[in-house]
Amino acid sequence: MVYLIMDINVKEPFNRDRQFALKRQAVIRAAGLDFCKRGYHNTSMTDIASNLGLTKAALYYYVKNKDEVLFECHQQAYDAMDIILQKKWIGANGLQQLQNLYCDFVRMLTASGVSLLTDVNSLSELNKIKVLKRRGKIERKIIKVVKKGQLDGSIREGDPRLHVFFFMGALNWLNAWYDNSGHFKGEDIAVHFATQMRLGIAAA
Amino acid sequence: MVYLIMDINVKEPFNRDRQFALKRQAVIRAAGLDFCKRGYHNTSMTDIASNLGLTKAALYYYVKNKDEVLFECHQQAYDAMDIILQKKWIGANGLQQLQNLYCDFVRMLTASGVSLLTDVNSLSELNKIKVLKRRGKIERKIIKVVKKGQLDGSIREGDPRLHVFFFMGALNWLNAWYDNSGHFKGEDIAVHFATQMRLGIAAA
DNA sequence: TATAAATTTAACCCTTGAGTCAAATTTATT
DNA sequence: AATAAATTTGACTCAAGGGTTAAATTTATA
Repeated sequence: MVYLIMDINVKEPFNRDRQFALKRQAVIRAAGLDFCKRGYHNTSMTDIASNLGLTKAALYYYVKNKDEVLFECHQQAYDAMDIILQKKWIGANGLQQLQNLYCDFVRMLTASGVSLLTDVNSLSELNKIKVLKRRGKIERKIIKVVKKGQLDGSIREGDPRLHVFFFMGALNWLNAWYDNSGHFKGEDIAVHFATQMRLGIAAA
Repeated sequence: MVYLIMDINVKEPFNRDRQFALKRQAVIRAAGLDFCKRGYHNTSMTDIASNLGLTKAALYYYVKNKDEVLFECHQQAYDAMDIILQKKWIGANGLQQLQNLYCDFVRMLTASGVSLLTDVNSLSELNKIKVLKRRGKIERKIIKVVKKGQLDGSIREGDPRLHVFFFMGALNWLNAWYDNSGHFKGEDIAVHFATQMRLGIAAA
């Protein structure tokens, strides 16, 4: 019994395939929120369906199996992160770039309905490998920014990976406790976290 | 096929009950590591048993059911955290106290075989409530230290809860990636994380 | 060596939940 | 109104895994 978050542009001419794809994405996003709240294995396909006001059979009209759903949830999150990572903050040093990045990450996670899931081990072997590969890529990009900051003097010394593991942990944990109807506003968290992240690694 | 981590004091006279309790604790700790690595639902009781070189039947000689195992894992972690929280760092301001605390948390998690599990939703309703209550208590103690630091001027302003959520996220995430046979030494992580945590909230 | 504890063996039951399916029905598009 | 897509109904199969049990066997303690 939850509304579908669907980006429909009413002005476009009807396109069945596109319509299908959009609903599919919305379904997966909703499933992701369920996984976040109760965990992958504590959420049955029937749960997901009925949270969408659908039947299990209808759900399977959009997805192949549960593994695919979890996999696509990860993909959605990484798609969103990749978009943020492609942004150019021209003239910004490593530290500023990282702060903007991180702030956008939090904004995205609190606003978009996209969830950054941690249950990689529940994926099939194949999808697990793909997801870990992609996560690794993103991690490396972030580490690169840290290294850049260390070169331009905006970020203090120390193992860049540990720098990153630390504040990415905070990000992963966010999904576990954040509640969009709760006390904290997404934007406030974004600003707070980005600041705390920055101060943790800024050069003296 | 993993060795049991058991604190046996050979000099004490034999005490069956104590011996039993010790092995039980060791069994639970081992299960916790399994849960950490593969996740609660991806680890069967048979898995846990065979990782200990035992049979499922033998495992059930020590524990009532799987839910109890998960519950006790949480208890172990919180026991360890409570001990650290009781330490008195006399003369230390809020910030220093917090840094010591946090450093000890990381040391504990990397060295003791105790795991800080996140899969609270897989607990039975009753145990879930207990665990959340206890986690809340610990969180509040930490928040108190932050507030103290804000009063004595060692910690910068900002919502104490958000301060804490941030660096506690890093802690929770630690268990997901830390590998004691891996590249990073526990003590190094502890020092690094404690520093990054401190700088993130220290007063200017 | 006697005794109790620890563990194995090898079944077994039972529930949950993923996944399927076909036929009927509703909803939207043209 | 005709047509195809979306969804329901309600049943079903199947595998995984939690949990149990009783009898036999091994291991340690005294």
